Amino acid sequence: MAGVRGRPRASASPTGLTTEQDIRLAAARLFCTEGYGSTSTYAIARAAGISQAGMYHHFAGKHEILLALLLETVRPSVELCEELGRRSEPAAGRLWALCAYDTRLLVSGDDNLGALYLLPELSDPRFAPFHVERQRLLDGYRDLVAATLGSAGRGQSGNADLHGLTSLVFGLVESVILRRRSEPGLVAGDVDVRIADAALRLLGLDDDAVRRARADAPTPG
Amino acid sequence: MAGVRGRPRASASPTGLTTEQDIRLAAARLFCTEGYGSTSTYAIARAAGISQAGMYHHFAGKHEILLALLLETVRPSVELCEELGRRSEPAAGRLWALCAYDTRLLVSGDDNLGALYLLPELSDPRFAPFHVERQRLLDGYRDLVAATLGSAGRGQSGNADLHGLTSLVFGLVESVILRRRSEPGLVAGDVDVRIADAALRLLGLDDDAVRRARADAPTPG
DNA sequence: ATTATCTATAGATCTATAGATAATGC
DNA sequence: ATTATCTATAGATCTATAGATAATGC
Repeated sequence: MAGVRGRPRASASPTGLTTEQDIRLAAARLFCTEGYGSTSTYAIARAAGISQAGMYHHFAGKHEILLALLLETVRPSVELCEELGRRSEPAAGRLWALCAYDTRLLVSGDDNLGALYLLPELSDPRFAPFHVERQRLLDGYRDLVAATLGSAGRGQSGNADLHGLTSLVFGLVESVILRRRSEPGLVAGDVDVRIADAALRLLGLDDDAVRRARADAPTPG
Repeated sequence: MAGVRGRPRASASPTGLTTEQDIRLAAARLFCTEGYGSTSTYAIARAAGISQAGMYHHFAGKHEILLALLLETVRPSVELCEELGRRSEPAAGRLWALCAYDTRLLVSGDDNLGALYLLPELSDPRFAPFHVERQRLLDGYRDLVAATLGSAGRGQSGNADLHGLTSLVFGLVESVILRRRSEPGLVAGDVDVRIADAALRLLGLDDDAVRRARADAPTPG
């Protein structure tokens, strides 16, 4: 292997990944299952297969690991959302696609990374950059909800309604984070389709309109 | 005041509550906003207005405080749920009432106590008694969802569907916990009605059926 | 005597730094 | 020389116990 710099680990990485990746993975699992404040830097290091102090070569502290995980988890959702905002398919179809793909992101992967969004410790101002990204995501949902309501000639009751309905849809998608904790079977399958269908139904679309939205949904990427 | 036993506090309770209540309230607020593992017994005691060691007269440790808070938060929901299960109004009306009242419980009160359900630290086996209660709640939802689907002549696709739909409804109700974090305005108003309406719509009921359910909803208590 | 609080503190744990070490790069 | 790791540890923090104290109850 060309160019493995620095003193080798006492025991080589069993995953074959870089040390930084091993730290991220170990921290992600521990933060999701045991909590942020309940996970020590020692526990992370041990799970990553390095010494406790070794962590500080890669991250200035626990908070930097969590911030990195949060940003890398939310960014694919934000990018997807902004791409769908720029497309020209019917709004209901794009909203359907956003809900379905975002749900899929949340239920896939070995760890329930969405659970990181629920940590009370995120109120710490050091995690502000994450909240900025998340707000962009919510704004994208709102734009698509507005466009969907507008084109369907519904929801003329104004802005309060728009915010309330967007929040309902966003909450529905994120509810899979909670469900994934108690339903191991959720990882596979059709939850994404169900959630996307349900989201449009919440906006008042009937069975026919939902079917059309599903057919109109663009495949992003 | 008759019968105030024991050495008085260094500074009297500003709330006028018992010391145990002061501890519960302080811990609830801190657990919800800062997290469980990130909250020290010292921080709880200081917020409650007593010395750190004073806490141990009332609780054997932090975990006992959290368990007490969890049980006292989930119990009203379970009781409500079981009462509605025994009633004789149409199932859709009872399910509507359950969603509405449960949502109201989650959005009321000074602290977002539902956020306690989201703490990753609940995976600790010491909190098993809480999970038992919560399972009873979920079972109650499932019974009402089954009855609602049955009487509407829908959802004959079997048990997998029943579990999936119940989970969707339950997740929708609990999504207000997430929303309450970012929407301070959620405390007031009509969220409970919106959520209950949305829950029935998720099950495939049309506008008319939802209206009827709302009219049939019993007032428990 | 009983109760509920207090102060003091031992011991555990946790964080983050200092300095040594073992590899590659030049 | 540079890099990434290691070991050792100082100092901070946290938990939970021991023992003193200040009230009421009998």
